[in-house]
Amino acid sequence: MNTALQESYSISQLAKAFGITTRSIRHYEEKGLLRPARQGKQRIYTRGDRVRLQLILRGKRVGFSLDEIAEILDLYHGPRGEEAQRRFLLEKLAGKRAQLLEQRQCIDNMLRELDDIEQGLQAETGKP
Amino acid sequence: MNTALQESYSISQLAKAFGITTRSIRHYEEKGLLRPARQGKQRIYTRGDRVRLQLILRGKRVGFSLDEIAEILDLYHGPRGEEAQRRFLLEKLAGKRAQLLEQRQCIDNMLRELDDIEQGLQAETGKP
DNA sequence: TATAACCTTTCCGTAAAGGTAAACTCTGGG
DNA sequence: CCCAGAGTTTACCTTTACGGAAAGGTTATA
Repeated sequence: MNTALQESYSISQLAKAFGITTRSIRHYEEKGLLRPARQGKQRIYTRGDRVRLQLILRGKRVGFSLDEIAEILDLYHGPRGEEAQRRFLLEKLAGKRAQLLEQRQCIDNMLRELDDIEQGLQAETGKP
Repeated sequence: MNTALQESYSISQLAKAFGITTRSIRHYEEKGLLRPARQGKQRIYTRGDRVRLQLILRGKRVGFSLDEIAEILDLYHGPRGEEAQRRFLLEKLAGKRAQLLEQRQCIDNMLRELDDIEQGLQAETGKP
């Protein structure tokens, strides 16, 4: 029962562990984010795969698309040095931060325009 | 050339006037948001249609989907009194405001998690 | 042996807002 | 009369991240 000690996992074990569906995990594989070993046709996930999945989910939480995550994961294991990898990731993070700030800007604009419309409506009749 | 004085418009005139494509305008029609008259097969837009289009675009700017805009436009011209219409619209606006605030919340969460990740990276090596 | 509980692949569907192409048709000007 | 340009329609394509169903294989256990 102690998942922390296992050295391999089934797809549904991982799904339960992370609170996602097996469909999602297979989807990540279709997109090239995971490449589990097979025992016959069944997928066998190593601890390394588990870590990878964790990274995928973390990437999603901060707003990266699966394609972006794939790029990060791929290049991150490329022929560059650790320092270069770190810088690469920092750049990606900075880009995402800028994008999120822009989105928030946009939402704030929409909120302001909502205010304008409401004020217009309340000016028409005197009733709040 | 003075579009302000026209009493009818072609599809491309409206497209240019609002900086959108004719495809978009036809798309709004497919979705039931516009019902221009026809001269043969060509669409003829009245000033009323122009106003409707303006409302559609304003709705989009504040984050309503085309379906939501259709609902607002339809029900807004239903058998209810002005006061009821006003209240209906105010409710929609309030709902949208709540939704936008939630989205902004989500973005802020992502930004915070980005910060965490960056700090983790900078702790690994001492280099900023 | 049957049944449950896993696992597999394949494929269609969803929302949103159009893009884009193919193939007409109509209209004004020279 | 013919061409160019504008307008028309239908209909499939795109992106994102899966959901869900069909149909079937494998393993374990009662």
